[in-house]
Amino acid sequence: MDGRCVRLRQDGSLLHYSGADESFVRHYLALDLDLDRVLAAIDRDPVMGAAISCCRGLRVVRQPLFECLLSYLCATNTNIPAVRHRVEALASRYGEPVTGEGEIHAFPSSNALLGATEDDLRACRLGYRARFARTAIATVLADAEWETAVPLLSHDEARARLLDLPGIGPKAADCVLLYALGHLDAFPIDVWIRRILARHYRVELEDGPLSPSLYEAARAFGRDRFGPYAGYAQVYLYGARALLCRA
DNA sequence: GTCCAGGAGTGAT
DNA sequence: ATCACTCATGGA
Repeated sequence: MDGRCVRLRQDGSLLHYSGADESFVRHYLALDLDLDRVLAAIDRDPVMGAAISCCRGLRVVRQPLFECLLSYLCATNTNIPAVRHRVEALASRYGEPVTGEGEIHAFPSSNALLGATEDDLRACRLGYRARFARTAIATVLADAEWETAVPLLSHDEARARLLDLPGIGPKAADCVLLYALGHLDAFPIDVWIRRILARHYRVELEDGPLSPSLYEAARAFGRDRFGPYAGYAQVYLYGARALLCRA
C-alpha cells in the first residue's frame, strides 16, 4: 500500500505491525476515528444491528487516490478474485518493487502507467476496460493538478470530476469518494447492496438493470437513513451480505 | 456449458 | 429520459 509492504497481525486488542511506522498504520486504518461512535450513529434498526454484530471492528481504510481509482475501474461487472488478478498484474508489471520484499510490487503511480498501451493493459486482464483505463490515466495525467486538487474538493465536486473519467460511473465514483477521499457519507450501490435494500428495507428496486434514476433513489435512501456515516453503513451491510442474503 | 460477479458506454426510441 | 445491447474475465 502506497509503496510499502505492511504486515499486520491482530491478537485480541493488540495490533502488531511491521513495514511502516505507527503514524502510517494509524492513518491508513483510520484508527483516529472513534469506531464506537460511528457504529452508534448508524445502528438504527435490527438489520444494521445484525450487520454490526457480524462485522464489528471493520474499518473504512484511507486508500491512495490513484490506486483506488484504477482498482474500481477494474471492478465493474466482475468478481473480486478477477479484480485482484488485475491489480496484481498491474503492480507486478508497472509497480516499483518494494525494497527488501523480493516478489512484492507496489501499485504503480499514474506516471508509471503512462507508458502502458491499451494492449499492455489488456495483457493485465482488464478486458474491455483497457480502453477506459488508458483514457482515464491520460486524463488524470493531462492535468498536473488532478491528483492533488480532487482531494480538496467537496463531495459533490469531487464526484463530478470522477464521473468525467471514462469507465467511472456512479458506483465506482462513490467507492472512490468513500475509500480514498474520506467522504464517509458516500453510499455506493452494488448488486449486493441493492439486494439488501430491496429485501430488508423495502426499497423499490425491481429486478432488471439498475437505471440511473434507480441508482440515485437507492443512494439517496442510504444517505438519508444513515447520515454522515452512511458509507460505514454500506460497508457493514456489504460485509454481512452472506448473512443478509441467504435464502 | 451456463450463470453470475462490488457496471458502464453507446445508440435507438 | 428510458430501454436494449454489448463489453472480457474467472469462479462456481
